[in-house]
Amino acid sequence: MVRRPCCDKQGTNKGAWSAEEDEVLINYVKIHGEGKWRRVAQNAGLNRCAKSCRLRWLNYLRPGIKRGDITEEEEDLIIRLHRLLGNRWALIAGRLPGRTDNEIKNYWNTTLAKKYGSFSPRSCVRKPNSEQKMLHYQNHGPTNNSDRINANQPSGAGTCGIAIIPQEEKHCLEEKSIGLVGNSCSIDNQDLFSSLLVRDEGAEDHLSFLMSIDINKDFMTGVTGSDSQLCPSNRTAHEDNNYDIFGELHNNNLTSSSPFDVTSDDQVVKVESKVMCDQQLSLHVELKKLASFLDLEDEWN
DNA sequence: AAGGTGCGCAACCGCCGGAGG
DNA sequence: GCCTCCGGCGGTTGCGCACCT
Repeated sequence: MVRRPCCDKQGTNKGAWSAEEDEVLINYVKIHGEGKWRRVAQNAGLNRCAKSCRLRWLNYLRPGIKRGDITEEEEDLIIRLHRLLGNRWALIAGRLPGRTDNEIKNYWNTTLAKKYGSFSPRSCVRKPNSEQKMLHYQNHGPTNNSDRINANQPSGAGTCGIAIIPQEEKHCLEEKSIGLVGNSCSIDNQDLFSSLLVRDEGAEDHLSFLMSIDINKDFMTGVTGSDSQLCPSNRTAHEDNNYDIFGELHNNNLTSSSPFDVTSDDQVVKVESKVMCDQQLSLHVELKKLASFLDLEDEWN
């Protein structure tokens, strides 16, 4: 099926908007309201594509748009939301009053991706090929150096995979989380998302409801995994534990403090696998609550 | 001063899903 | 159920500016 283009590209203006065009668009929307952008483009006398008009209005002309100067609080929120939602810029922008998806996307691609890598747990929703790539990482981890390099490219570079965040950066992220929320990292999975759902409570600022998101691998496994991955029947616990959410290969001599350590004893592996599965199912329920809170419930069904 | 390079950001593009006929 | 329109979204491009040599 051939889709009709959103407008006749021939003869329409492209590129930067002039002040006059902005004024025309503002005046038209003031009188006629938003929507029906094709008609806006035609009737307002703007020689612009309908989508171009919509984009210009939504991103720059709409009242209440904040420009530039992303605060530290906003940056933290972007980072956390991105960790949770991936490249769902519109959703992230929805939690940042006055900010647009385009601005946040640009900010991420130009600033934050360099700082923190491009890890995006749910960024591959729309692209099966990317999902396969992600699955490849989850199943096999990075296979060689080039994989690692590619996966660490900013998302703007067109890659879509799990970023390999260096240990020191992971540590830095964790430190940042701790600094903002005190002992957040000590919250166990049972309480983690219950605490997330309490908004504006206590002396914390408006970001508090998301401040407690830990980036520990158990949480992220729940975030990135599909339902089937919550109970990975096709994979052994051994395989699961060899690669963490950051795609990094762990040595088999993992630190003994991990509750999910792998041993060569099959019995132990099975028991631990069951424990992990139960915890992750519980986590999944909590995630669903959070998804509901963020208007994402459909995503979890 | 001129050319090269990198970066930030506005804008474009193509795909998708919902609504309505 | 099919088709078209419309709006929304995320990825990508390319322009303009600042900085460097």
